[in-house]
Amino acid sequence: MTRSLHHRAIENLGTRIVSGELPAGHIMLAEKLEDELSVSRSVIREAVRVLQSLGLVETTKRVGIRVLPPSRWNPFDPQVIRWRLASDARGAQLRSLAELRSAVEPAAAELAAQNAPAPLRLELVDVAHAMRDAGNKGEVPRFLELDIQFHSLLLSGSGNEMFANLMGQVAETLTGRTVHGLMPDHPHEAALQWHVDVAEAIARGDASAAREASDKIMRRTMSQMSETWTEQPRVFIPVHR
Amino acid sequence: MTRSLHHRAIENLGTRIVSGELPAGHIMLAEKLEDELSVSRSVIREAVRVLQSLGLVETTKRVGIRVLPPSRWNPFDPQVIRWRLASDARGAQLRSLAELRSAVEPAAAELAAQNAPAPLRLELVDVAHAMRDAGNKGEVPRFLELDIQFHSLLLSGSGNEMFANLMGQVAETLTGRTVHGLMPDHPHEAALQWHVDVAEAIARGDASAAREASDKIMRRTMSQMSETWTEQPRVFIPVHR
DNA sequence: GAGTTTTGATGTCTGCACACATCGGTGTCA
DNA sequence: TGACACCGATGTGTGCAGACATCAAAACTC
Repeated sequence: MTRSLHHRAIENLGTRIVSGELPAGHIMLAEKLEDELSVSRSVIREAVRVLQSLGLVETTKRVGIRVLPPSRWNPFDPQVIRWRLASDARGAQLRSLAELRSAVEPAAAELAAQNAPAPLRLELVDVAHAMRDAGNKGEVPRFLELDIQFHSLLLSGSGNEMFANLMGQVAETLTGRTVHGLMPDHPHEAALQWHVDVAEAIARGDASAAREASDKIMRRTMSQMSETWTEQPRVFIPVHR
Repeated sequence: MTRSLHHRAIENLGTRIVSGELPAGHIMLAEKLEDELSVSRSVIREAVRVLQSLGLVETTKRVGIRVLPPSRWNPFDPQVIRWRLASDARGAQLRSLAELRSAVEPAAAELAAQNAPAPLRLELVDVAHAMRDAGNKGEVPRFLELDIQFHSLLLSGSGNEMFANLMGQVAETLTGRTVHGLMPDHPHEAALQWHVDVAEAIARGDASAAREASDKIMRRTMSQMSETWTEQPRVFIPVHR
């Protein structure tokens, strides 16, 4: 199952740039890329255009295609995130996503309590209960699935399309947690109850209670994960101008 | 100062899609676009590739270039945001950004208090004081400039590249506020002090105080703006699968 | 209605002309 | 002689035109 050629070119170059194999400032020539990847100019040009829109490269006449520093990359682009998760920066990317998530979810819970459509509220309660059951029984795969569904519903119910868009990335962090063995066999009982609390608060439209319970979940999650991150270097993006 | 042709093609199509002039499901043919925009095939193809990576269109053989629904768009892409701000959905976009910002900034303040480099902390304090002065004197343009700089420094100081990347969009919401006449001539005195509180808490590494003060600012900002948004329809992105 | 053929649009490749930033040589002036 | 401004050569991206390949929708056959 191989996508189009230009898609493969994007993958190839994107992966190598994000991994650091092609460092910032490195200059590539379109012609070189043609025979390196054994594709035609049009394929390279289309790929470069996409990478350009992601902030990974810039083109200059008479110079070539220049790799840009990480501070110029679009950190919200799903492809960039995927490439970073597949690179040495996986830990830093997971931390960034977790921090974003822990900031957004309580806000999303608050908004969902105010705005979510009724059916979504009911589904959220159902999922929270099913989640608690699966957690208590130690059914880890089913628990993970329900966990992802719960948080997806929560973000979606906020009615903020940016929050909702984080669903995909959230799934990554949750599954990534299990891969790293950060998920206990039996999820914390209090945490399970907090999920139910969030759902029920949203169901009855209690915004501050929803935020509060969601905040508890996030604080616990962050403190769980923060231990493994202390060695990840932080990058400070300079404020331009 | 006109950018490259493909850039203009991206602008043209992106604007028309986001504005709704080209609705979801609408099908375009590359050949039609060529003479409509009076450019060659390669220009159209490169533009379509970029729009594809933004989730605005998809291409299907034997069918053409299909416009995708808003739920498929990447809501974090700066171009998409800019196009939405220029469309009828400007209000909804500003609300989304403000909600995101009010969720992220207190978290960023907390992180900055823990991680920001020393020079940045000092600069933050300076800016906060200058901001208070400018605000008390009613120097609105200078205040706005400092306001943007303050929040940029804050997000940058978090050491989370996703937070830092929101700087540009934040500037939009702040300037957008003045355009909409939502900015009083004399900023609220308490709010000015809260900015100083945030900066000083970060300077002395008091994470919870920094979050608290930042949260006050955000809550006040949100309550100020929320009145003008009540009529903006919310869009709920369905959770796929 | 299942399988096959036709068809039409995107996907890929190539040769060419042009724009233009960079570099190096040339000329001028002190 | 040396410093500096000018200017043309060179190389690389940008844009154009046309050909063929591919492949899935649609039409057709049985």
